[in-house]
Amino acid sequence: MSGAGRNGAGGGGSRATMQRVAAAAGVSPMTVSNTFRYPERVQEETRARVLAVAAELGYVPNLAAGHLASGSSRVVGAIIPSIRNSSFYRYVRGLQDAAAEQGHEVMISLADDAEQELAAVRTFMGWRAAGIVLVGSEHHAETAALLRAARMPTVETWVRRGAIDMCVGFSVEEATRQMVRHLVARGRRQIGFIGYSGGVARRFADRLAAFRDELGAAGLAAGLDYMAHEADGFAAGKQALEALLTRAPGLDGVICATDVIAGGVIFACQRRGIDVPGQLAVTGWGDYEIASEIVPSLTTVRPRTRDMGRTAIELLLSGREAGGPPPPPRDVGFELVCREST
Amino acid sequence: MSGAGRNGAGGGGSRATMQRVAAAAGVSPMTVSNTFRYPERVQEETRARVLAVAAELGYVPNLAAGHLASGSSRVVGAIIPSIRNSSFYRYVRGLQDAAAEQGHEVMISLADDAEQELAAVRTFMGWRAAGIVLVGSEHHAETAALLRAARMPTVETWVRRGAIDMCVGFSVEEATRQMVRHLVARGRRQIGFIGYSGGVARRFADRLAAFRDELGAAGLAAGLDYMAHEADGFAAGKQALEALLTRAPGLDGVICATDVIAGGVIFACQRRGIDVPGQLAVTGWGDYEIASEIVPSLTTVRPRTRDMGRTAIELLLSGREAGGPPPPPRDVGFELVCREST
DNA sequence: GCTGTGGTTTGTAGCGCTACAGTCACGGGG
DNA sequence: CCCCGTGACTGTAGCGCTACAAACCACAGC
Repeated sequence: MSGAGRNGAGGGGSRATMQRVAAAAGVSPMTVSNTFRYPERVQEETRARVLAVAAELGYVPNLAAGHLASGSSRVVGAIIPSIRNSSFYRYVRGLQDAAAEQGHEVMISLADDAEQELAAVRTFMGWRAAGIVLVGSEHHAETAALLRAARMPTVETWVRRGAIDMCVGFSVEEATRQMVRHLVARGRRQIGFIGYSGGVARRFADRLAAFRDELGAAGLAAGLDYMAHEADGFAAGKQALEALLTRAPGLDGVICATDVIAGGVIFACQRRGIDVPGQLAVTGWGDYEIASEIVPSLTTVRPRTRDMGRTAIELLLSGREAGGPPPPPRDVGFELVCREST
Repeated sequence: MSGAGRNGAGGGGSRATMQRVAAAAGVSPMTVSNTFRYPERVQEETRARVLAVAAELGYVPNLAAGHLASGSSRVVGAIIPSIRNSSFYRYVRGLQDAAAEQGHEVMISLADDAEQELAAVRTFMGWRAAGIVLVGSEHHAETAALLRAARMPTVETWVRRGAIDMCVGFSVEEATRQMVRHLVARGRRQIGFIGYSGGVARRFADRLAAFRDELGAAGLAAGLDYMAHEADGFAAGKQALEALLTRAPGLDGVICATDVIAGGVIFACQRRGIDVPGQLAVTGWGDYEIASEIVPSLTTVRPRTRDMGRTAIELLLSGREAGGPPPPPRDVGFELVCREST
């Protein structure tokens, strides 16, 4: 008598259970289960009957129960810092497509900072996700501890040195170096760098170091740099350009941390009457859609974002035996796309 | 003997269970459960001990089990068609913030078409989400049937007439009319409309009708319209502009379905040497960040995206008794933002 | 007629957690 | 001295599903 009516008024979930479907279809619960999970194990005719009854009753298998019973969920949790740009769009598509091919689902959670990321990790761990995909290698201290303690398969993306388990990315240093060489080859001598400050700052530290190093190798003075506030997008470009021009009126090239910043720089140049690339060469990062469309079109770095998503899933679901050493970092490469802005 | 080692090699989930934590802390499982769900029911001292043990064992409560036992999950499923633009970013933030305030989580799934949307709905229903938030009112036939059969609380957003349960949006007709009146007041006489074709086409039907109607009211000839392929963003603007100019060389105003299309139109104008707004006035839709930054800055419609997200959660978690009539559609309004492009 | 074969179907015993109804210790009032 | 209220904690019975082994069944071959 106790259990009766426990989940009564609840959220209005469907009243249909596997039991009920089984009874209505005149089969055992296991046959219903098999119909949904391993259709080939059930005879055509039986399956059709079960599906018909299920449809009529509006039955949708309870994944929580299934997961609890089977001990494995087919959900991959992806935590992304923002959905502001098309780079992440392609990345997520890569994740979803690859996961779908293996019969898994991707659930996304947005996290603006390490705190929110940790909360999302907790939730995904609570659901006993099959794996978790993070962006970057800067996390809350507890995040790594938690994931490791639970042996949760984890992939950090957009980086080549993971802090937790596995990772996939590309060489931002090499890309930055190529950018610098490209600008130098175009005759630029006073080159600036625009990144973001705030929580993501360290993601740009490697790029900044490579930038300085390569400038030195080219025999040029250490360039200028400006770190924009991370919440700003296009506006950051404007702000940064003003700051850099004040410090170096002869600035003739600027390397931006994202295409959006670069777009902001170009818009600011249009307002100030600065000719791009005549007076100032501008480069972006990410090859967002705007890069090819803006006037002048943007020289940028095109990471293989979609492949990164696919590779992350591949690593996650590769089923390495627990306790084994993590596979080595994967590098999906990038491409320098040269356009009108340089 | 059967159950033993069932979920053995599995995905590598944590071995820690509530039982084990309880044993290690010298309390009953219920005390552990209460420690996590209703801390105030457990004495300070006991709670601290339980939490310490849990942390040491890397225990994270199994939400699937909890959900199964309690019959209610604290997850809201949000399905969005794209994460390409910042409008959805603000919308999702609204969802997440409002949900967090009520102790719920938002899980996001990306769906490019009705098929994928249906799959995502199935998954969320499988997890017995507390509610589901969709974008628009165009769905797979089965989607509505499924949601209704299960009495799943559902909110359709960005529309004022829901097809399933509840909805929140703003008047796209009124916004479109105001756009037309604005252009007419600026002396424009040959005005075109650029929308998207494909699966989302019907989302623009209302706008197109309002556009035509308002042109008529102003005593102008029925305008031109062009439906771009939905996968294109900025590129669609270029393509559409070319098509419209071929059909009407005297075109002096164009209303675009999104800021991205409008951006594409402006870029195309820059390449063709068309002065905006001198020769051609351009309006966008959405007030994405680019709208205020592009040169010339863009006249656009600013929906209260964030409020829309918040309102959706409010509707979802308002706890109307099952079977009751759905609350009336909510209108969060919009704002016409006039800038340089007109 | 009987056994072997292989595909299909079924029973059983939990998965880890939570609701609910206790149990227990303590203490103040009658 | 007994009774009962109060607050902290515990025992039990499932939530709906799935793994596994066992049962079933039609039919071929001996």
